[in-house]
Amino acid sequence: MTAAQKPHWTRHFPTLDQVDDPTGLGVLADAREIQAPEGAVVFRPGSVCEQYLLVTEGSVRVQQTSSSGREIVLYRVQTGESCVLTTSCLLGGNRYGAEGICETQVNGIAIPAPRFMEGIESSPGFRRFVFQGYGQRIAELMTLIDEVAFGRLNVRLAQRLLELAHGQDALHCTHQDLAVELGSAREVVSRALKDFERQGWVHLSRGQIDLLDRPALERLAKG
Amino acid sequence: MTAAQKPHWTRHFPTLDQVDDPTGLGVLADAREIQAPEGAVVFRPGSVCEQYLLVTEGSVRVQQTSSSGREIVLYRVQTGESCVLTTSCLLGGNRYGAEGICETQVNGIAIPAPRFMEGIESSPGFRRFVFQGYGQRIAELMTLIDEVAFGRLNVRLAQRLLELAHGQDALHCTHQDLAVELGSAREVVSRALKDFERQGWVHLSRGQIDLLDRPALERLAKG
DNA sequence: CGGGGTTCAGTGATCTTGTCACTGCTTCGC
DNA sequence: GCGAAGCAGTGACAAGATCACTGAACCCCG
Repeated sequence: MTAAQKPHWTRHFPTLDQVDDPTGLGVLADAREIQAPEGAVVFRPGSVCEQYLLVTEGSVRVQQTSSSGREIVLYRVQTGESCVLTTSCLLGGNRYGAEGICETQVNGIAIPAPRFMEGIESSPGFRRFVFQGYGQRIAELMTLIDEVAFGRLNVRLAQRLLELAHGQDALHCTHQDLAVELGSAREVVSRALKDFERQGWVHLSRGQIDLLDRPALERLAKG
Repeated sequence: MTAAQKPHWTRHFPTLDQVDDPTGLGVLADAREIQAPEGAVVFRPGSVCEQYLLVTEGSVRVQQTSSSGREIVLYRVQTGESCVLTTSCLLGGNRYGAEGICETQVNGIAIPAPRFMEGIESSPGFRRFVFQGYGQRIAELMTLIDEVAFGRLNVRLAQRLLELAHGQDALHCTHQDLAVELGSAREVVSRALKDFERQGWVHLSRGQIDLLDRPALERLAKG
C-alpha cells in the first residue's frame, strides 16, 4: 500500500490507433497511452491539469491532506473510469486540490486538454461518456460527507475492511493506511480493530488483517 | 430561517422572451420563469429531476439528512448560480439525494430536461455556462469534506457566524439552525456559543446572536 | 549472523465532540 | 391568560482525537 515513490507517467506511444477506444468514438486521435507503476503520483494539490485521464487498467487512489496533516481517501478511479476531479479541473480551468496515487500498476489514456474540449464540443457520444459517471460521483461525494459527519467509526471500518479485502480472507495494510481510508487517527483504528479481534471477527498481525467472521462484520457494516 | 412550508414552484408565464437571458444564448425558448416563496422545498431526496434550475434572485439552501436524522448544509445556490446536484442528476439521469429549500423568496428559470440536453448539445456558450461553476462546486464539496473530517467546531462556528451575518452586527437564527449548518448537534453549538459569550465576542438572546467582537471571531476563524 | 535504525502496533491520560435526559423560559395561538 | 410548542442551558456519560510513550517486528548493512 505504501510503496515506491517514482513519480510521473510514462509516454508509451505518441499517437494511438492500436489501442482500444473505450469511448468508441475516435476522439482519441491525439490521445496517448500512458503507464505508471504502483506508488506513482499522478497529480498533487496545485498541479495544473493538462489532460483528461482514463484508467484502462488498475486503480488510482484520490486523497486529500488537511492542513494539520491528516488524510482521507475521497474515492478511487478504477478500470474503465475517469476522475471527477480531473474533469472538473479541465472544465473549470482550475488546479487540482487533491492527490492521485497509483495503487497498482496503472494503464491509462491521456487526452490533451484542447483535444478533450474539442471532443466535448463535437462528439455527443464522447460527451455522454464523459458525463455518464459524473453524476454518480457527485452522489458518492455526498455520501462520503454523510458518512464522515454522521457515521460510526466501527461501522465504517467494517465496511472498508470488507471492501478492501475484495473477497479475500486477508488484507495487507497497516492501521495507518486504514486511518487514512476513513479520515481518522491510527490509534482509534487500532483500538477498534483490537475490539473486533476480541469479538473473534478478525485476527491481527503486523501489516495484515485476517477476516475470520465475515458475516459478523457484514452485520455491523449494514446496521 | 425556519419558515412556512408551502411547497412547489409557481409557473409564472409559459414561454420566455420578456426575461433576461443570463446565458445570452437563446437556449431559453422553452424555459419558464418560476418563483418560490421563502421556505418552499424545491426538491427532496428521491425527487426526479425534470428541469435545469437557475436562480436569478434569492438563495436556495441544499442540505442532507442522515439516517439518524442529523442534517448538514452542503452549499447554497445564489443569484446567478445553478445547482450542481440538479446538473449532475440531469446528466446522470439519477434522482436527487438531498433537499433544496428556499431561504428567501426565490426567482429562477427552469429549463425542461429535453431542452437542457439540446442546449448542451448545440450551444457551446450554454455548455460553457453550465460547466463554468461546476468545477468550483466540486472543489467546494471537497473542502467541506476536509472541514467536517478535520476541522475544529469552534473555528467552523466562528466562520459560519461571520458568513451568515453578511456584514451585519446580528444574525437571527437558532442554535439548531447553526448545528445544521455545521452538521453538528444543538447542545454542542450552544456550549461553543456560550463560550464565545464568556469571551465577550457575542451576545446571545433567543433566536438572535449579536456579534460584539468581530476581529476576535475572525482571528479564531482563520487560525 | 548480529546490531541498529525504522516501521508498526498497543496503551493510558486527557481533550473535544456527540448523545441522552431533563429543566426552565419564551412565544404563540386559542 | 393558559397550554402547547419551540428554544436554550446543563450534567453525565460515550465516542473519537490527540499526545506521549513503549515494545515488538522488520530491514539493511557490515
